[in-house]
Amino acid sequence: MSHSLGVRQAQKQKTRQALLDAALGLLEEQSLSSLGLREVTRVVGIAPTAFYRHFRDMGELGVVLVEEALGSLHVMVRAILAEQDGAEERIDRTVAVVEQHVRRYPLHIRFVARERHGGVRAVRQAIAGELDRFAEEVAAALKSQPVSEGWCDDDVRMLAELYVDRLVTTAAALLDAEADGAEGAAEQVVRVARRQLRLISIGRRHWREEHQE
Amino acid sequence: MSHSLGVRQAQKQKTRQALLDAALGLLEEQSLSSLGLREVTRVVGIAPTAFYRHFRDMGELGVVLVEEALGSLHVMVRAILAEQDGAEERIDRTVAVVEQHVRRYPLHIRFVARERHGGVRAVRQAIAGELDRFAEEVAAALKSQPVSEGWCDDDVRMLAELYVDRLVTTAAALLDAEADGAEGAAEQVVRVARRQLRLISIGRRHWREEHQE
DNA sequence: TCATCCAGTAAACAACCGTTCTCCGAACTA
DNA sequence: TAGTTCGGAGAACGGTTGTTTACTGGATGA
Repeated sequence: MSHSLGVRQAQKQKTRQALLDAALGLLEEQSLSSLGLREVTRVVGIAPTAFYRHFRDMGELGVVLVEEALGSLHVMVRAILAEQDGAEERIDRTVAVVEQHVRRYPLHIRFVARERHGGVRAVRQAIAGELDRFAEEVAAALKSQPVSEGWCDDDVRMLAELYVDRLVTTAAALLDAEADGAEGAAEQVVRVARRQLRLISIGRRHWREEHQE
Repeated sequence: MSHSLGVRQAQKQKTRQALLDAALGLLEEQSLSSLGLREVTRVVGIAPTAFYRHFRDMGELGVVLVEEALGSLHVMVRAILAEQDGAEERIDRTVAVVEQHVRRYPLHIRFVARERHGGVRAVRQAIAGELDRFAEEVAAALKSQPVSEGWCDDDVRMLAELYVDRLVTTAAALLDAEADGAEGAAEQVVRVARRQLRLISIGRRHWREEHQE
C-alpha cells in the first residue's frame, strides 16, 4: 500500500492526531472558543509553539474535527436507507444505529452539538455544510421510495431536513441522558424518538391526500 | 408601583441590567465560556471589581440571562394555543409569532441556541429546565384539544416535545438565515417550517388509527 | 443631624494567554 | 556522505485574565 509514507511524515501525522484527540477530550467540558492552544499542547506533551506546525489556530483545528466527526455519518445513513424493510423496521434500525453511534463516538457527537451554534464562525459553517450534504443524501434516498411518488422535490427536501434534525436532536438528548447518570433516561429518549419518527412517517403517508396548496 | 424602590436600589438594578445587556451584546459573537468578566464591565464603564456586587461569576449571569430570554416564551405560547381556529390557521399563527419573536429579540434567541449545548453546566441545566416547563405547557394545551381524545399522556408529551423542538430549531435557523444576508432565505425557512408543522399535524390526526403498540 | 450601609473605585497580585524569534537534531535527498 | 529540510524546543514579549484587599462617598434610616 503506497510507499509507507516515511518516518518523518508518519510522526507528524501522529502528533497531529494527538492534538486532535487531546482537543476533543478537553472539549467535553468547554466550548471551542474558550479552548486555549497551550492547553492542548500541554496535554499532548509538546511545546506550545509546535502547534503552529499543524494548525494556524484553534478554529482550523475545529474544522478538521468537524470533518472527522461527521465524515462517518454518510456511511451510516447509506446503510440505513438502503434497506428495503417496512417503515417500522427501518425506524427501529435507524434509532438503533444512532444509539450505537452515540455510544461509540460520544465526544464527536458532543462536539458537533455544542459547536453547531457555537462561537466560531468557520466551525459553524463547516457543520452546516456537512449537515446540508447529509440532508441531501437523505432526500435522494427518500425520493426513490415508493411512498414518495407524486412528491415535489421541495417537499422531499423538507421531509429530509425534518428527519436529519430529529436524528441530531435525538443524538444530543441521548448523550445528555447518559451523562446525567439517570438509569432509564437513555431508554426513555430512545422510545420517544421512535414514536416521533413513527408519527412523522404516518404524516408522510397521508401527505398527498391531505395537503393542498 | 409600590414605594418607588429607593434611589440606591434603583441605581443598582440599573447597572445590573446594563451588565446583562452588555453581556448579551458581546455574546452575539462569542460563547459564554469565553466571555470575560472584565470585558463586560469595560463595556458598561465600571470597574471590574464592581461585577461581584451583582453576580458571583459569569455562570450566574448566564442563568439570569436564560430566565430573561425564555420567560417571555410562556406568555407567547399561551396566546397561540388558546386560539380555537382550525389547524391550518394555528400553524400559520404559530410560525408568525416565532418569526416576530426572533426579529424582536434576536440576541436572546442566539444566546439560547448557543448555550443550550454550551460549555457552562449551570446554564445548560437552566435552559433544559425552562424548555421542559415549556413542553409541559404545550402538552397541557394539546391534551385539551379534541384531536387528542384517546391519547395517553406519554404520547401527548412526545408530541409536545416534537413541537417545541421544531420551534426552537426554526427560530435558530431563521436567525442564521437573516444573519447570512441572503435575500429570500428567511422566507424559505418560514415556508419549510410551516410545511413541517403541517406534516406533523397530519400525522397527529392519523395517529390513533394507525399506531398500534 | 449623625452613624451606618454599600455600590463602585483603585491598586496590586500571580497566573495565564497567543505569538515571535532563534536554535537544535534527526530524518530526508542528492 | 554532505547538505538540506523541518518538526519540535526554549526563551522571551506584551497583554489579558480573575480575584483580593483597602478605601471613598453618597444614599439611608434612626
